[in-house]
Amino acid sequence: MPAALFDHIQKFVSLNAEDLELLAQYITVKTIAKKEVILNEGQRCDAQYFIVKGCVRIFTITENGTEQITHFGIENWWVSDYLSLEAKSPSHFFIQAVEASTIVVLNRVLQDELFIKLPQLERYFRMVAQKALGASMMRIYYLYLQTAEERYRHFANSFPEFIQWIPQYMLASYLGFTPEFLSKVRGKKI
Amino acid sequence: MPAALFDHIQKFVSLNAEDLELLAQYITVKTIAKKEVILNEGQRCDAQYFIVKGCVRIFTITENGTEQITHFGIENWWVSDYLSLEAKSPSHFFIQAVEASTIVVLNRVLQDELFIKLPQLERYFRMVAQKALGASMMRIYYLYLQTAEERYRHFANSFPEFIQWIPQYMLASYLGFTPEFLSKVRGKKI
DNA sequence: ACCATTTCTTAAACTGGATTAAGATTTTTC
DNA sequence: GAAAAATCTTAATCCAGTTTAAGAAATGGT
Repeated sequence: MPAALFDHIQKFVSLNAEDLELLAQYITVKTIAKKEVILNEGQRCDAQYFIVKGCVRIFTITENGTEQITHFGIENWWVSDYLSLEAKSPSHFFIQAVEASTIVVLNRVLQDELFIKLPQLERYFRMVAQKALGASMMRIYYLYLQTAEERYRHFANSFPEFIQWIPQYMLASYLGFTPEFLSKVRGKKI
Repeated sequence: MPAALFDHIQKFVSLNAEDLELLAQYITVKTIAKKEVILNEGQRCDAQYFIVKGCVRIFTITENGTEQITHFGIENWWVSDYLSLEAKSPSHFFIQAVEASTIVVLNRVLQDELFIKLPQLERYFRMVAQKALGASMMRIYYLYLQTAEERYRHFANSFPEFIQWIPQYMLASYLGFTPEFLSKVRGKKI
């Protein structure tokens, strides 16, 4: 089991060596290539993914054929299409590696079996989900309160390294404006 | 314990009579008046609220003094400021009754004690949180993909009764545009 | 029932950010 | 290391939704 996941779990619940060995049997560690797709739009999402190393983007294709990024999955975060996962409905999203990445896959059915053997993990995943919900509420808060330019400056302050290497057009998409507008804002003095 | 909460829990986990009696000791049922505030901006949110009857809104005051509604809490939903709850940080939000309502209050500290006695409830709240996360992802999806007019029509189709009685200016705020624009859209033929 | 407050509508002028188009630069591939 | 592909920039024009302003209608308290 990757150290990053081990550390993340220990921050919320404590598992002994035996528990960890059991958990290791239920997860799959995968390395995925840049641009490799791990969930396709229209397909049922049947797993949660923990980003050990790298980065994924969650996006959809709009009516006019452009990509709209709605979420990024960064290191030490779980990502999934939680609607598709719970309702067993076809996903609205693609999940794709932005760069070569290492992820942990936890299948929904296996997760349910695992919870019977390690009920402490219900607590871990409850806390992970509630933390993500808090982040999502703040995401919506900022989408409502900030202008496009403010969103860029706020994001750039919050994730200065991230905006260094991410393609600008992906950043623009995620922030909800065009690459041309991002260029304009970056070109401004001050 | 209100029947609505009992029914909601049973949809996810099963509790026996004894469990329910125990649970009842940890919750508080409150009736709140129209416009009564249950969480103030700047204050720590230390509970989750289940809406038995009625409706609450989650909002903030913008720089220019207007209210921006970011969420509604409707019947059979849990609401909270999940960031403030987990991080014990001051909330960015007000939570206020839109109409006279009945709610169940579950305090964070009591909830933790309760989980020791009824670990099945970790599962219940995990599922509640994951379902809310799925809804939040779709919320963001639609915020990105729809125009203001599309958001109104989509919301009106999804909650036809709700838009009947909710003040239009609250609906406009929640949908992210001005009451004047809503008036214009509603005035249109077709 | 009546007055005060809250909510809703209409319409003209305005603006933040999109669209369009074209060229410049950087990265990848072979 | 050259060609192809992907990414970024600049600038003119355009438009969805805001702002401003003022009046109309509905609701609520006593």
